[in-house]
Amino acid sequence: MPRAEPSEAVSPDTRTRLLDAAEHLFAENGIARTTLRQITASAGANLAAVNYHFGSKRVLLHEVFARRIQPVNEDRLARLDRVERDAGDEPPPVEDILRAFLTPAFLMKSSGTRHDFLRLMGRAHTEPTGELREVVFAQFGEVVLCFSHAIARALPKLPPSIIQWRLQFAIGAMAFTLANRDAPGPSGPSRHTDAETDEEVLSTLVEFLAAGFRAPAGSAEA
Amino acid sequence: MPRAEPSEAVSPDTRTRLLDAAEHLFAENGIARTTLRQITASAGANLAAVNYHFGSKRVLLHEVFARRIQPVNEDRLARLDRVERDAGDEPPPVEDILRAFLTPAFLMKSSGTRHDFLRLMGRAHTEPTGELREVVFAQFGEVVLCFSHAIARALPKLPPSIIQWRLQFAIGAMAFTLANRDAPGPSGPSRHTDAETDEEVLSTLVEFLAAGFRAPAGSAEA
DNA sequence: GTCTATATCCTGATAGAC
DNA sequence: GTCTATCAGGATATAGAC
Repeated sequence: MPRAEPSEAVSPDTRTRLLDAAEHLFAENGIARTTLRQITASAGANLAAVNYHFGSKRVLLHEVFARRIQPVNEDRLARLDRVERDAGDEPPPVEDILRAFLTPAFLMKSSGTRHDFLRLMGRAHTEPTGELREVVFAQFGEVVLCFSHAIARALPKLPPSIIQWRLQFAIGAMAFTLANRDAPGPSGPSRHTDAETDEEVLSTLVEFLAAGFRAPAGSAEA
Repeated sequence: MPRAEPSEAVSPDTRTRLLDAAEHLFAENGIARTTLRQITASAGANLAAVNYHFGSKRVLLHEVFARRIQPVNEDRLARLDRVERDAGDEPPPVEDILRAFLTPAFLMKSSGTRHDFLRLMGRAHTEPTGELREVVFAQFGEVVLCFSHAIARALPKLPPSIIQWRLQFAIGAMAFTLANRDAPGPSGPSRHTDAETDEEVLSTLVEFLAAGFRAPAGSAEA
């Protein structure tokens, strides 16, 4: 019987090892720059394995995302539901709505300890793979719609178009932050700062975005 | 004498046509997916032209950015300077600081009418080209530092680490918005909304971010 | 400076033995 | 299911005529 902990050489099925390796390499080096040879080598599998198990690199890419995104989005909607139920008649505070949206992406306690997918998730909103955008946004768009409605209820004075834009800004801030966690380069704010936990960063982001959403519309018109 | 307007077939030097074509294609299809063949064909030049004028694809890429980034960053610092001078003794409002940072990227009146570079600029913060990040952030990091100091003066109660993070969020919102202007897919908020001008989007972003920066630190601690 | 033609390499994908 | 060996295509880059 193999050991239970999910370390490297413990070898679940080849299929799973390929997914893990691809997830890691996609996050680390970007999707376009990652080759099947790197993936199979890192997974301890043969070059032909990708084609046997998935048929093509693109299908592999889709599977990498499908494996993680669905739980995250379900978690988002479940948290939103709970936040709205807990609030009773009143609409819940924006902080809670935003936290319901952001927490699943930041924490990812579900399915796997590693945080490779966090950066990959940031990449998903970011890379111009065309193909990928459709897959990601297919499920994502529906979730965004639910949250924009929730925010509209919480902030009834905001025009819908403003809410759409602010959500866009929020997603951008989230994606950029996720994509740059542990990334090299001077973009990460904390090189000298003591390392923040994910929860602290999340709280910092929530309070920033919540204040942005609460801004009265039109306060900075030209 | 050729016509003055910068339309397609008017042909400045081959070198400039190559830069323009590369800028356009990089913005449209991403950097990794753009080939030298596409660039030279689009520029009406020969495949060998890139190598003759630039030596390699990477140098071409760097030149594409260097041509635009420096003016943008100089513009940012100049606007920041003016904002701070106009404010006299008091620190200027955050809105003005943010606007000084964002306007040059959003408007780009300087050097060229086309807005291809706007999306490319979004991509620059986004694509994991490794190589590119260094080039971009080399100058960019200095500019960010100036603005973070300006914000620290405007909002003296904020701890520096919080300012760093909020700047990170702001850059993410900016980059994401720039990268997705005119992009396909459901990520753009305005499919049914009437088309906003760049100035309107800019104002919407400024008021959102300013409110975020003004949020008291620690208001959303866990 | 610009072209044609080509060298060299690496990619994703496949055929077929085991 | 996994391997070896290889294909066909496209990438960057270069050599050398004009």
